[in-house]
Amino acid sequence: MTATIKDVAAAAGVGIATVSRVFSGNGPVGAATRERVLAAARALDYRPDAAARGLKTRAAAGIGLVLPDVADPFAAELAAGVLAAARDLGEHVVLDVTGGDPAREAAVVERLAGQRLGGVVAVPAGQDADWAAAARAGGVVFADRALAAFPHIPAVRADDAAGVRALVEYLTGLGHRRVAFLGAAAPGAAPGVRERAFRDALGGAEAVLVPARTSRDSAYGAAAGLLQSRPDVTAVVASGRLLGEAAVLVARELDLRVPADVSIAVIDDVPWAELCDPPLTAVARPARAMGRRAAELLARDPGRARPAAPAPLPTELVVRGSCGPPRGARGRP
Amino acid sequence: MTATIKDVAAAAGVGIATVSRVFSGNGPVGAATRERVLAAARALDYRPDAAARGLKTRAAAGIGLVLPDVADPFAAELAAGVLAAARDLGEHVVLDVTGGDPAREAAVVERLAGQRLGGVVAVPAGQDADWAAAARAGGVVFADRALAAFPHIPAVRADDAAGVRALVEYLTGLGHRRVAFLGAAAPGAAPGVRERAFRDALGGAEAVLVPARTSRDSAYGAAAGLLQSRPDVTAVVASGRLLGEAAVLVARELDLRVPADVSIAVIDDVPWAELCDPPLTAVARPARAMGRRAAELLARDPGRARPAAPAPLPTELVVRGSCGPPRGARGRP
DNA sequence: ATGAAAGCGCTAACAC
DNA sequence: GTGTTAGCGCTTTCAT
Repeated sequence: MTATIKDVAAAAGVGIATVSRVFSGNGPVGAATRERVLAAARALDYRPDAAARGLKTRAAAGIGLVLPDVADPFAAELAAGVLAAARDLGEHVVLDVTGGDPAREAAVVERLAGQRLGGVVAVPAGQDADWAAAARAGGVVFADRALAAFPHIPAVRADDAAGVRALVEYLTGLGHRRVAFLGAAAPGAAPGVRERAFRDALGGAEAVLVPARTSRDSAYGAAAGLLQSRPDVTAVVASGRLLGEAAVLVARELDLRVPADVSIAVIDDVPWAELCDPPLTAVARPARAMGRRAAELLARDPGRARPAAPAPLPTELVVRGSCGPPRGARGRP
Repeated sequence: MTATIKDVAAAAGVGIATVSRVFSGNGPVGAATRERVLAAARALDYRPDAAARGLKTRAAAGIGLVLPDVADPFAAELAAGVLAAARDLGEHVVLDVTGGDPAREAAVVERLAGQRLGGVVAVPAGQDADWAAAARAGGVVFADRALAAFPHIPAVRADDAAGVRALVEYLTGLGHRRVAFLGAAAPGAAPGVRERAFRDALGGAEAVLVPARTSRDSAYGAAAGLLQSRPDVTAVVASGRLLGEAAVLVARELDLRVPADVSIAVIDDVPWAELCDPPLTAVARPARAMGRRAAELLARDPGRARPAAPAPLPTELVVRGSCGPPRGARGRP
């Protein structure tokens, strides 16, 4: 059995409260007594029980972290940011994954709700979970995406629109006149921020919108369809790492030279971008900073919603080698 | 304020114990009463407090997960495995990172010890942490590495030796007679399993051992040194993803053609292996399975050490395009 | 089938 | 300074 405060008190020959004072650092304790208590505690390998403490103080502690998938590089980076902030804050973090499934997400949120957490940062998958209740209880902040159904929950986001804009300007500056957006919304559905920013930034050039879902197969199919059927597009911007992977893979299979035959850029920088041949140009989103920021938002105003739309974090256009002047164009250098 | 069991009892007009029975599923409860309680609970948005429950039942709950770095692909996969197992077990997981720093690791372990955890799975960084105490308290299982100082703590590992052996056989079968191991121990230090397996498997061929630490700079320097000063080696096996990255980068910079000029293979499959050009041959270690296994080990025998050396999990040689017959050799196809 | 009461390990008044 | 006491929200005998 692990030692309790009572054991320590007995061993040190003091009252139970004194031991408590020593460890919680609250009341005053004589130096000699403190030493005796500490010694006894060490001998018994005593450690205050966080749960009991929390029960008494009614203080919530810890940060919940809800991610679609830890193994995804973006999510992992974001987690690293949350972890870093948590460490500074002296909080622990409880991690849970949803697989992007709203039903699982609801279960996860339910589970987290019983955990006396100080708050949760989540990359939400769907509206199914009772985010409102969760927010009421301990404070929630979204990261990466927001949910229209929960406008009062603050969301830390990257400035994707600016990122796309910078990328498109770069591409058109290179001379591209027909560029594709890989990962558009389905024909009927509402276009996302990236897609809108893309169209808006394109100006005179032609936008080729290629719908794709975020699954390996869909990505691959979309990329293949695009690259095969539209030899006229000279550049493609892939919306997300999966689409990016699909694009370079398909280009290679089709024996398209990058960037000579087609320029490729991806939204979301990936660890292997440098290793690609040629290295992939990307708009990097500050995943780690986003995680850190989200956790800090929680701490700053525990339990209550914040301004729902903190300023988006800046993205950065990382120019590497995968984009060049269009085929046959004499790009101005 | 969040509702307590008392509130629910009052609202439902029943005793506090009845509510407890309904939620813990222990004692018998009349169907009608149960309904009333459930209704009251729903109305009050009541959720049993996990901490209080744990306090009473003295049942440890939850799995601690200690990783050097969540953003590392191997660690992230391992985490995914732990998470999956935890979900099946109905446990939550508390994640903490050490940055590979033994001092931080000690702090993390100390912190986790106060958390009434059912156990912790750790990819240990050093001996500083009081793993023995942690193991005594709740059960610890290591993953990926073991610590010689704690032979009683079980460790879930991959069969690296077999993986290396398979790789070396593949390479020598291709005709290589001089192959380098990138990531050997420092001259004085004891060689690791991989390095030993490498030497043993090489048979008649010459082993070129290149020491390197696991840092970006060291990896890069070692790779550059090797590829520049030893034009006679025709194949290099990189021990870990960092070294692998360094090898392909340096090869590219030196305008070495892979695999025509030099074959490259890496221990630890990486997500971008397919995207490399040519795709990287690798020995894949089952990170996710390791995580899952570690967590399950904890559950099977909570609180007490297991056979300290469960059978290592099998690795798999994933042959892609980065290895071929050596320069000038007429490899038998 | 249900309620009353006794704690789990801890902190926070309140005495001394 | 230090000890005593009353709970925090829950589970669990033990009665009823």
